[in-house]
Parts: sequence; structure tokens; C-alpha cells
Amino acid sequence: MKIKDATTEEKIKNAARIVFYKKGFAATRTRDIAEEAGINLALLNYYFRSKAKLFEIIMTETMAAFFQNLMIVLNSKKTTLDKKVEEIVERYIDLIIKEPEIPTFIISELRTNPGLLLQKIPLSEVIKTSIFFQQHQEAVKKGIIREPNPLHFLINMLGLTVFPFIAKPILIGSNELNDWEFENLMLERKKLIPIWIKSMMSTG
Amino acid sequence: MKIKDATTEEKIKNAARIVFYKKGFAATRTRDIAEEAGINLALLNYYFRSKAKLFEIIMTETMAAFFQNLMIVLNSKKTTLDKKVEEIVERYIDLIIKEPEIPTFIISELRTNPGLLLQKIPLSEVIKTSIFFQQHQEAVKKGIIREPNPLHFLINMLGLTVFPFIAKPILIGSNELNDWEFENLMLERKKLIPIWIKSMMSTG
DNA sequence: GTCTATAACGTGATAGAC
DNA sequence: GTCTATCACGTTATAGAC
Repeated sequence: MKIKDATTEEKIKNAARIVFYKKGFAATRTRDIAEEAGINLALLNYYFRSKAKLFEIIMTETMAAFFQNLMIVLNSKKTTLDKKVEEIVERYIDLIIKEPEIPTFIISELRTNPGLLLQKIPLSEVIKTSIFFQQHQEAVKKGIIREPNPLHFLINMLGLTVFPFIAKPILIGSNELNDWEFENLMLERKKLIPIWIKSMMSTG
Repeated sequence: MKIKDATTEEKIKNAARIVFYKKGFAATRTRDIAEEAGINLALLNYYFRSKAKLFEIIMTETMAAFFQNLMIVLNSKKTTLDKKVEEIVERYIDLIIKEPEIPTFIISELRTNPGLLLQKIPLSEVIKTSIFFQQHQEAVKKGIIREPNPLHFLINMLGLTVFPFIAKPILIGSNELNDWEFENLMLERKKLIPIWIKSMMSTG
């Protein structure tokens, strides 16, 4: 094992991330990962027991990193509900612009792997015990928010934020929208979505 | 070839739809399809040249059926913009409740198959020449709608409608939400989304 | 048209030299 | 730790009998 520099183990993991994100588990060949990492196929099985094991590591880390953002913001005592929306929308749009394949990767792989590691991310508890939940209830009581179910709030916020990235191939492919225009559209939404959320959730 | 009854060709296609929707192209084995269809594996290659060819047929039909709804409604001269939103939201929620795997299937497979058949569904032209587009522009001119870009309108409408179904595994897996509760939540949204859209798009 | 048997190939994983 | 060579297996697709 090398002392410093980019470990081969890390090189393999980075390569695995790239290929798994792009092709998904089933369509990925371990040879692709090895080539991407610039190492031999046998090394992959030396460091990680199998393709499945390597995948599970990537998947776990990806899910954790992706939802961590959400959890932290939802549980902040220092920010208002409006500010939480702003932060989440901004964080996720920036994150997904950097790593555009993550949402579709998560969605696609959760389809096959049923309950792979959902238990490890207890969204349920976070929702019902979070500061966000308390603030939402308070806003409902005050009449600032009409819809009493916080799930609608979360779904709307994440849907408006994440959906366009998932649907990107359709937008790009069918419209004469190019990558640059698409990104600009998404940056526009960083400012628009919080405004939209505020007005839509006070109606109904 | 049989005269009437369910043709074996149809039986294979129906089986292929089920398995492809569930597992995706890469993870699907032709044996699974044959078994699901109750026929022999060789017959699959007799009717359709290959796994890829069979998949392409299913994919094409699925995409066409899925987007046809959208196109028809967007081009109706008889309905107002508000009514178009109501119709699209209702149609898609009903459709996806019946066939829940379709959105994730389309998203997942478009990732690998780059521009498989996007050219065949010219969303671009439909947007720019549709009645919807004219009505949207008119509403912007009158100040009823603030955001001038119709893409935001479409993205928001489809995002609020389709996204929760795509994110269902996360909602079900992490929350103590069961299938029945989830479906009820979606049915609620049939009424809520048009109201939300109306109020959010008049702001910003 | 439908089946059984099998060919042809790709892929995950390991053995063993260095 | 890292490589080459190879095994073992699953899967697509076809040949050929019925």
C-alpha cells in the first residue's frame, strides 16, 4: 500500500463512480472500470471482493452525500422556513450541475435494488422530528401555508428543483436547447423556485 | 400465424413490456421474457430478430404513447390554458397510477440510449407552434403570467406531476408511507397542482 | 410455428508468476 | 501490490428436428 498520493483503491473508486453513474450497475463491465482507473482488472477484485461489493460502496456513499444536504438544512434551528427553501434549492442545483448524473443514477438503481439502503436514511423521522416540520406546522396554524401535509411541501420543492435535471435528455433531445442554455435555465430557477414555492403554498 | 386470439407475437411483446419496465434493458434476460410470455426462448428470436430489436419496439411505442397525451392537449384549440393544465395533470396522474414504472423506465433507458428516438418526438416544434404556446404568450402579455419562458411553465407542471412517482421508492422506503397512502396523496395532487400552478406562475 | 440442443460469445472472478 | 493468463459461468442467438 502506497503511503501518499492517490491510492489505487481511491483510483478504482473514482473510476467506478464515473462508470456506474453513467451506465448503471447492470450495464457496467468491471473491465470498463479497470480501464477508466488505468489499472488491471484483477486489481479491482483484489481491493474489492466483487463488482456488487464495489457498487454497494459507491451507492451508499452517493446516497449519504446526496441526502445529507437535505437533512442538515431541514434541521437547522437558525434559519426560517423561507430560508431553508432557498438554501436547499441553491445547494441542490449547484450540486447537480456539478454532478448531473446523480439523480438519475439513484432513481434508476433504486428501481432494481429494492430496499438497498433506504433504512439507513430515515427520512420519516427527519420529517416528523425536524425543525422544518415544526416550522411548517406553525406556518399552517398561522394561515401562512394552506396545505397542511408537509410531504406536499417537500415533494414540490424537490420536484421543481430536481425534475428538470432528470428530464434533461428529453429537453435537450427534443428542443433545440443546448447544454449551455439548459444550465442557464437551471440557474434562473435558483431564484425563481423559492418565490414560486412561497406563493403556491399559501394558496389552495 | 394464428387467426385470432392473443397472438404469440403480442404475448411476447406484453411480456417484454413487463420485464423491460421493471428491470431495464441491461438487467433483462431474454429468458425472463420468454418465461413471462409462457413460450420458448427460441420463439422470441423467431418473431423479433434480437433482444435489442424487441426492446426498441417497446421503447418506441412507450415513448409515443406517453407523450401523445401531452401533445394532443397542448394543441387543443377548444380549451383554455387553465383547462389544459387540469387535463394534463389528471391524465398523467391517472396514467402513471395505472402504469407506475413508465416514467422511471423512460428516464433510465434514455440515459444509456443517447438519442434513441428523441428526434421522432419533436417537442421543440410542438412547443413553439402549439396553441399552448400562443395562449401562454397571450397570458404573459396580459400580465396574468409573470414568467415569460414557457419552458419553466412546462417543467413546473410536469415536475409537480411526474416527480413524486419517480421518487416513490425514496418516499415509500424512508417514510412509513404505504402504497395506498401514496396513491391517495397523488390523487390529492390532481386537484392541488392546477391551483398551485395558477398561483405560482402569476408571481415572480 | 414451436420446440430441444447447442454453438458462440462476453463477463466476473481467480490462479499464480513477478 | 500488480500483472498475465485462464477458468467457469450465464446469456444471446441459431441449427435443425418435429
